[in-house]
Amino acid sequence: MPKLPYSFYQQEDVISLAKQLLGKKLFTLINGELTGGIIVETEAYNGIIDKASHAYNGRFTPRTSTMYKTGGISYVYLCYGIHHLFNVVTGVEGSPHAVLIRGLEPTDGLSTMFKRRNMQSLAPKITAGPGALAKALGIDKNLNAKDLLGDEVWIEDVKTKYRNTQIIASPRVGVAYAQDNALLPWRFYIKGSQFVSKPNS
DNA sequence: TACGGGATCGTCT
DNA sequence: GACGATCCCGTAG
Repeated sequence: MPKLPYSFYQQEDVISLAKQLLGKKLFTLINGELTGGIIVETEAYNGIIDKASHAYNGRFTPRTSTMYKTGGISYVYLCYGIHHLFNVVTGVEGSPHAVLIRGLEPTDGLSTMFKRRNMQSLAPKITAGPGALAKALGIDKNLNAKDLLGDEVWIEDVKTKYRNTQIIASPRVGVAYAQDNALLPWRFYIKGSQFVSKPNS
């Protein structure tokens, strides 16, 4: 399948884009090991007006500078000192929009994922949750600010789209501190998928 | 099954 | 010097 083009990532509406990413396939190729799967859960972070975003109110630091670049690159950062979280930078240069990938249905490189996750057999927890899927795909800070049309990390288009009725919109996870923005329904996931990070219905 | 807390460190104040 | 866009394991019921 072809990689998603820059024109996809440079769409203005990050909310719509987060929904469109459901059903696409995310891959990494690290040290010759290919791993990947179908995206089943995302969250949109909507630029400088979004209190849950690292770039809220135009905050620009060495870490967040990646978010301000042109859509079509990765944004990886460390959370709670332990977990790497993988985001897609979207929009035009100067607009710090991003989509957090939170859930993945593994399809490629299962044995490599087992090894990285220290697991023996397939269980949802292997890639359910942003920290878990990053570890399964071998994602760490070295994959920050990578071109998503390169050969280390990329997203492929997929013909079979989910129907709208299979997509649930809900509040984002872990952003209670964002006050009046905390309840915005900017988390999207596939209804009933086992690889979504929280109970779904 | 459900809940609670510890792990662990880069980033910004 | 405090705190997370989290995960995992222990304990209890």
